[in-house]
Amino acid sequence: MPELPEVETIRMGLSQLLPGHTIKKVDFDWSKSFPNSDNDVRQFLIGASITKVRRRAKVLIIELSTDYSLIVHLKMTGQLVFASANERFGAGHPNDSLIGELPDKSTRVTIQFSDQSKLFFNDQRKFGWMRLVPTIGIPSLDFFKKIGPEPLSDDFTWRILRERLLRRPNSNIKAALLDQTIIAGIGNIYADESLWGSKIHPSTIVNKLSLQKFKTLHKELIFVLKLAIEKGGSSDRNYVNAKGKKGSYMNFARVFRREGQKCPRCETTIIKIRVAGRGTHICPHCQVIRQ
DNA sequence: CACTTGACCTGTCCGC
DNA sequence: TGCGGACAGGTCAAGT
Repeated sequence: MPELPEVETIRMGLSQLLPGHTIKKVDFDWSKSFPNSDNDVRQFLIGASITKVRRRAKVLIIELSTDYSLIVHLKMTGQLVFASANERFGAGHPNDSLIGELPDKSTRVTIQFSDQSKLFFNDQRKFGWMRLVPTIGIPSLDFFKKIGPEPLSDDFTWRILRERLLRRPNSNIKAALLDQTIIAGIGNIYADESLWGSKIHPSTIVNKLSLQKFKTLHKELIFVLKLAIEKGGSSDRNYVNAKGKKGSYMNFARVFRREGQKCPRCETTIIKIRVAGRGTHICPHCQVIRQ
């Protein structure tokens, strides 16, 4: 589910909600959701308080007062929802129709704080995970060592985008954009949206792209990611933010999940094809493979 | 090597 | 209404 804009939206929410809270109790119903949550590790959590919430790529880093951090990957269907002491989701809650009462059958981990507020880690498909790691060791974890640059950082220039993508010169551009070791945080939605904005066919081989196309793609990528953050992310299926609320980017999407509708640029009917093993949405008129 | 496919899971939707 | 199959925002490992 969540790509960079969704994870960033959750991060901003949790940054307002979590710091200062002290962990009192941790429950989980699916051991793979918390692979190292044996008793010893859980003892490291109890009594720790949260100091800060960061993001790198699609991973959230919840820093604790104990020099340990909880790192969380939401994969396709993960949610992190905070509930204050007396807050009850479901009927009567302002977000009524979005999520029901928590915990529900997709709740994998519940972290209870000393003031009775709770953080729920829900994950329908059970692909996501939460791990406790020493904060100082995070940069040297395999996952973080291999990850590419953050596309919204100030020093991410079009030249860097080009240099990174050219590490997969013979891949199609969509596969390269989805490769987290090339650039961090892009997933299926924003790959399709930025390629449409750049008038690039997703099957185009990277080394066939002109300098101008890299410049345009750079601009479109940043535009789409920033717009998505502004809109609180995309709730195509079950994404919600830290308060259980949906994002509205899907109302602004130009091609993603819009097969059968008109291209907003040229009115050609948008089609859905398969590229890099993923459902891919394009305008067959605007996005053509050039030799 | 570089790229593609299958696996990890549950739930929903679509066609028969 | 029931049932099988395809598909879903991500990432690995295994296969070619």
